[in-house]
Amino acid sequence: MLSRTRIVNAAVDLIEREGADAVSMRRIAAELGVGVMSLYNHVPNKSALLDAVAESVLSKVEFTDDPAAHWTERVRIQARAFRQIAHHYPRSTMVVVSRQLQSTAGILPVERALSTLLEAGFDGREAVQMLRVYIAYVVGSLLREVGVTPTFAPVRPDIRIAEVDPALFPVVGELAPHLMECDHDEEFEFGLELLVQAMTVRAARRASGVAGGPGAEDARG
Amino acid sequence: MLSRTRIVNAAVDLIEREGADAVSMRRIAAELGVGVMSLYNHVPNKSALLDAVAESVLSKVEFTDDPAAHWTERVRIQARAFRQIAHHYPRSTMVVVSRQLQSTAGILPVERALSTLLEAGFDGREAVQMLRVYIAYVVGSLLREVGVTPTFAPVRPDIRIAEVDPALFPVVGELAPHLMECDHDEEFEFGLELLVQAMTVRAARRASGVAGGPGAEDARG
DNA sequence: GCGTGGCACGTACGCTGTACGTGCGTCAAC
DNA sequence: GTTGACGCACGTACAGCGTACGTGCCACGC
Repeated sequence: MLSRTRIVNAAVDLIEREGADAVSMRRIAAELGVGVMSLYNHVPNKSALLDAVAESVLSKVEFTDDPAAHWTERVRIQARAFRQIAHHYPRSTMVVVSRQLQSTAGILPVERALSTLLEAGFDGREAVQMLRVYIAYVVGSLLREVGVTPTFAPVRPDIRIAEVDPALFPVVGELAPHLMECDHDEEFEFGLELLVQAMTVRAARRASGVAGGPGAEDARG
Repeated sequence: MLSRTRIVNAAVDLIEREGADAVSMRRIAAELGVGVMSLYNHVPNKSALLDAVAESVLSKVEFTDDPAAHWTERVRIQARAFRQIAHHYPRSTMVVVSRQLQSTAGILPVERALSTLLEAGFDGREAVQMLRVYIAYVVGSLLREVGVTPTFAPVRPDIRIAEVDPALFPVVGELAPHLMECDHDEEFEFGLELLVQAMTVRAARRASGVAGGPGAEDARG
């Protein structure tokens, strides 16, 4: 028996196996051993199907939120939870970020994150702003991680860096060794730590009574 | 006379006017008043054309880099330069981030940014890591800004937040007013400032002799 | 027995990217 | 001046796409 979830799962499998370009209604139908038009009894159109794929992948994020842990650790754990499913469904992750889905699938992570940030001592407005920075960083990082590896097997772009003319781009030439190597785990943790520390500073400043705004036009510099 | 750049420009125009989905070889040819197959004398295929579109948009980023300015200000200026063209070509920006292009078009920004970060006092390794965090934030932010506004005119998703069940998501319900309003300028600057301050802290710590790594496993918290 | 509605499916239409062949204009060699 | 080569615009053709529409099967309420 055909069902919406069977169709969505088949789509996710197909995307992971052969990439998002390989997805067509005919292909999915063949995968399920049914006629093409049967799909339309469960899914209004292809676009909605891809939205459902995004929603499905997003809902697989596991939130083992530990209220006992310090808020900084909870921030880290939540970010890593996202990253984990992005690694598990790398090609589907591209479709997740490329379609803006306005469903409730992404609300739970938001709820958890905001709760954590309120616990950190931010007020509502700051918490939302922090959340947006946080999301921007995580999405931007994952986009690079999954985008840089189309097949997710070989490391492609390193060669390109090496053949840059050092006369035109001296700094890039000099730092080529560092640009070519990229331990994704380490890079992600580095940025995450930077972000958490920035949050900690903001939270501390807030606790000590300095109010409002980015408040850094006068930052030492 | 047909030329590669005429074709690319027509593609960019079409994308901005009617969205990336409207792009087809036939459509572009019609736009230019030529036959479809004539395009293939200047562009190997559609995928390469879209890569060229991405490259073209990326190359429009204006770097008025002022070596006299403090490095923190240069970081801000460079980020805003990206954001400016993303706003000028919002729909093309989506294709820029969705295709990973390994060309030299993106090298100049990298050169400038790394140069700025070295000036800030980071060594090569740190500079590259900082750059990656920086890119992740900018890309993530712009993705939300341009993705959230498909037509770039009306503000869509706010309504969705309002209809979330406050019983299931109390924090989201409570913070709905803040979630619904989003001054993109202010949000971007907020995150940018957070990032710059985090960089400043790192640079200062480095200058005072604390070496290596994220070094925050023991961060206070 | 008989509508009625849900579901699987075939057919068909307009669209897509692009391989291939054709014809025309210009320029180099003789 | 003739001829060959070459670049480029273009038409045709084909496989594949999303999906509107119609058809037939089957289970169910009356």
